Amino acid sequence: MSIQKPKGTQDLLPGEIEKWQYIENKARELCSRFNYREIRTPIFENTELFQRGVGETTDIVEKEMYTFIDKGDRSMSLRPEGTAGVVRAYVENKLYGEPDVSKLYYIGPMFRYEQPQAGRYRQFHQFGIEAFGAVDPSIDAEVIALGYTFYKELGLKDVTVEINSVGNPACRAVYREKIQQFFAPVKDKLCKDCQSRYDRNPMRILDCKIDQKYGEGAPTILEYLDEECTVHFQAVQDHLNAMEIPIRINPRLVRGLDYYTHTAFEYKAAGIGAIDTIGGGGRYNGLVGQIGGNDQPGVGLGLGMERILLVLQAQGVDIPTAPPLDVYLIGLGETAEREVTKLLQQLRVAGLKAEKDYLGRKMKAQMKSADRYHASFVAILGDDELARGEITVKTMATGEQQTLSLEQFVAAMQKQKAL
RNA sequence: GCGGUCGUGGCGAAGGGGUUAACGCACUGGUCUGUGGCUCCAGCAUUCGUGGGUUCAAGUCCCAUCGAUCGCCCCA
Repeated sequence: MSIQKPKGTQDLLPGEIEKWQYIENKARELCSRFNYREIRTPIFENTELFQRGVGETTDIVEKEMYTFIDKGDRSMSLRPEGTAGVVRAYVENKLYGEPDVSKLYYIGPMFRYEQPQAGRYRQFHQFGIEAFGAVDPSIDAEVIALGYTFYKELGLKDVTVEINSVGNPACRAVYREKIQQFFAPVKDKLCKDCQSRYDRNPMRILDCKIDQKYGEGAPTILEYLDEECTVHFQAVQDHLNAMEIPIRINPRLVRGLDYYTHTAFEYKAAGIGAIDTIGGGGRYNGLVGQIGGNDQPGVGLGLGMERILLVLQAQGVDIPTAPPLDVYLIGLGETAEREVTKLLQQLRVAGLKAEKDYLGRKMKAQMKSADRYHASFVAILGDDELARGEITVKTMATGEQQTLSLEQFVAAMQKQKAL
């Protein structure tokens, strides 16, 4: 073997790429309806952006970043998620100066240095949205609704929306202490991951599969939300109910990024082996300020493209594929060959999908090729037809043939396609 | 970072130490000197991920390495 693609990356080939294009088109079209506009930011940023934005103690920053020193001796990192870069661009371009809420979306590759498995790659793709400038719970609900609608319109079945409130820094601090108190008596019985979580992010212990038993009866964050947080969380639910988005409250839902406040949510679906999260997001009210902007609230989500594809496949959902060829042109003889080139161009300019042979193959082989392309028509032009100013057109589905004059040919094909 | 399984032609897949590497699909050509989807015939891997070792002999055993895949941690 010579050079192989980097571990955990994939080549998206014709046949597969059509599915991506379909999903991307759906995302763009949906965002347009929800009035979100596209933003494209660099796929690498100063490492510090992610350290500050995503959080120093997150797994992402601690062990999953593709970090390198560039020739100017700067530490750069491939983006491990989309929000930090969009926040940076929002601040740097002073979009907060606009009168309306900034509603943005992105589609693109993200990079995390992890061991690949079903639904997990080192280069993966996310479709995400971010809304800056509003604290109103209706926009939390809108973001959640957009993701849900996206899955639904793609044909995904049985998508669950789990939501929680992770509070604000004040009530979370209180809760954090309560959780530590709760686990203190069993601290040395916890698994080693949880022992370190105990100090760093005790809420995660509740998520641990090994230590489920110790988590029973643990206090939930919802019991410690202050007035503001409770009201906000309730309002988000009310809006979602009004929109008829089915939700499940999961008081143990904790996300892997540090920046969330208030609303946190995940979309789940079966079909990717051990992984069930297909997207997630939340509100991040302190983040813009942390990145250095004048502080503006934000909410957003990120959906994994690969995971959508995997679930679609597991559920046997069909994705529309590219239309077949309209016309396959066969030229026999040198003079006819040149006429074919000319007609091919005319057909294409006229809006038809047309193809010819480039390998000097015999008629029979060309017919087979036309068949493989599922061509609607095969047009045959030999020197004798050419001499008469005619062309033979075969309807592949029925096998019928007719003779057309060369002048009418392109127009006739165009008319057929319109049917 | 750790653990399980796997790595043979364009694809799927036999072969588990003994020397021409099955078979199926696809493809190419012929049967049909200008007509597809059917039939029949022929062709299509100096080579079994890579490197090293054991042996008279290695896809076949051993080690390493790379990759795939599944799982753990965590997430998209």
